[in-house]
Amino acid sequence: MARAATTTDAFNAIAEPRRRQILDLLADGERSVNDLVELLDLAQPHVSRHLRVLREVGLVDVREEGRQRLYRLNGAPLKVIHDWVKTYEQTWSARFELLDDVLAELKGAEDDGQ
Amino acid sequence: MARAATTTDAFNAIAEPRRRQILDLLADGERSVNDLVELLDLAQPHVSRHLRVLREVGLVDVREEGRQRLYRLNGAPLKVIHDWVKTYEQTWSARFELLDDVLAELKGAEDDGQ
DNA sequence: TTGACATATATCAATATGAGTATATGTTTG
DNA sequence: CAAACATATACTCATATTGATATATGTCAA
Repeated sequence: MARAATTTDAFNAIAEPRRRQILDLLADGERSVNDLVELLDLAQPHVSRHLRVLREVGLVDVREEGRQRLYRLNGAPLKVIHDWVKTYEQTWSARFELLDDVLAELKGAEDDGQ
Repeated sequence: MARAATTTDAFNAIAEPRRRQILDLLADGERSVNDLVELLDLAQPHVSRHLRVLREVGLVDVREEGRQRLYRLNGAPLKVIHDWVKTYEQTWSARFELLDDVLAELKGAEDDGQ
């Protein structure tokens, strides 16, 4: 089997830095494809393709206006990622490091006592 | 160019569900490769390969003990992801939806006034 | 030392990617 | 209607992936 498609879920979709960049830009508000092309300095077909992936996982919505298509952010699918990563938050927090040290020290004292 | 290597960064590494599963298991504490093989019901070479990817992006550390290798979680590289996703937290919160409605209503009232 | 055990690496197949480029679809304007 | 514009799709290329399987490396035990 090959790697899972980028359109499988939000995890795969945002693994690509360009797509995160697009989401970051859309966070400031609706944008047309051409706007994004200029802001990203990327070929139009590439932008369209990235937008397609984002659309397929529900991270963006489109609205047609004349010959333009305006893309809008929809962060909802990111919640799953947020929830998963949040589980590990304590892992890198200074508070946790501190707790680790304290526990190690306590354990040391206990060992000494025996 | 092809898709970025899974070992490029944490974003790419955790796109694979098996690797997230491994991290979830390691969250409970150190595990040997064989432990993981049994818990994941996955072939040993596959587990070793996934662990290699996780090791390369710094998400796990190894410790040798006899013929076993004990893997330990290191959540630090997940902080980048957490920070990025956190930016979008308001996007899916009920509070934000509510604010959206209120703003739309205010705008409607304003338009009516003119 | 030989064999069992634990883990890592190599190879093959099937697949999807992302960039590049050309072109198709659809809309507006003159 | 034709031309310009905005966007999407199709195709090629080079590459890395995951699973399957075989095998290599390294450690312990009899």
